[in-house]
Amino acid sequence: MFKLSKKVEYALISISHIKSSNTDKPISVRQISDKYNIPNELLAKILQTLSKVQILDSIKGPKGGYRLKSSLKDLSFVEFIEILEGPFGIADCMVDTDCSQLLNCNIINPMDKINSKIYKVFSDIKLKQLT
Amino acid sequence: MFKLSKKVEYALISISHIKSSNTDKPISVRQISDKYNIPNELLAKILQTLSKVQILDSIKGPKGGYRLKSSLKDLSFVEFIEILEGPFGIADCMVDTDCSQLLNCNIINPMDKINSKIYKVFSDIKLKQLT
DNA sequence: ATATATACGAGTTTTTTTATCGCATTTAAA
DNA sequence: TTTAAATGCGATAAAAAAACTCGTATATAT
Ligand code: SF4
Ligand code: SF4
Repeated sequence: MFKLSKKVEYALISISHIKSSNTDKPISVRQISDKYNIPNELLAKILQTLSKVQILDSIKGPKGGYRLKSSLKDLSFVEFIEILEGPFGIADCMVDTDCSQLLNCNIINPMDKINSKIYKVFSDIKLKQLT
Repeated sequence: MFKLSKKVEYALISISHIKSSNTDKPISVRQISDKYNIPNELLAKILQTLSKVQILDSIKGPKGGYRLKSSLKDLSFVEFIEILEGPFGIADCMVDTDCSQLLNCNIINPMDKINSKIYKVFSDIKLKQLT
């Protein structure tokens, strides 16, 4: 409960790794998955996602891999999470999902306040700070 | 990802309900599970837990049910969560669980900072505010 | 006595998360 | 121009966590 997903962690690890590698040569999925002990195919998908949303540049073919997108604007952590996991919310009624308690719910107001607080924490954190 | 569990929500709904009922008569599991559309047996377990940790008083037999424990001190939300869900942490390495990335993890420091921030939000919120 | 309630451990089902597979496409290098 | 190394992508499977059920015991008001 209340855990960051591995997807998010793997993505952060990768971005951080690519950033700190200080090279123009693309970094392959294999290099990262080997070093950090991440399932290769899974990581591949995640980096594909990051490439689709303009966080990474992908280079195909041998010696290919990923580079940080130079034009990358600084995303907030919550935006980053939503790219990988969909809409953010600490309870079902705060995202799309419906909830059997919604009709009579007597805690939705406080829940909503908590949600805002957590959302704010994650908005104030920027991707660049994390990597 | 990053959702409060139903367990926590059901517990909050129940405490809130009992509190706002403004009566000395014990409230049965059935009353709550009916009103809020919560599986009865599941809610029973949750209230048993709350009774064991001195949040609720249980009264057995016909006309029995639960009352708020009069001596209840104001718990923080994080303490409340930990009663129901065990140790709090936004990543495996921050609780007991081990993590395949721990050895080379390049994001553990920022993760730890985020964890502290979220922990603080949940410490600053008191159960009484929520119900 | 009986019916209504909590107590509690064990077990099941469902949902979510994590991981794998198979095949296609691209492209650098031999 | 052939080959091998890499990404792209949809489908599927396995594992873990969350949600829920069941069976049996115990207490108590009527
Ligand atoms: S806050 Fe209430 S309505 Fe929203 S998800 Fe939780 S129980 Fe359902
Ligand atoms: S922060 Fe690093 S070590 Fe901790 S759980 Fe995440 S990946 Fe594992």
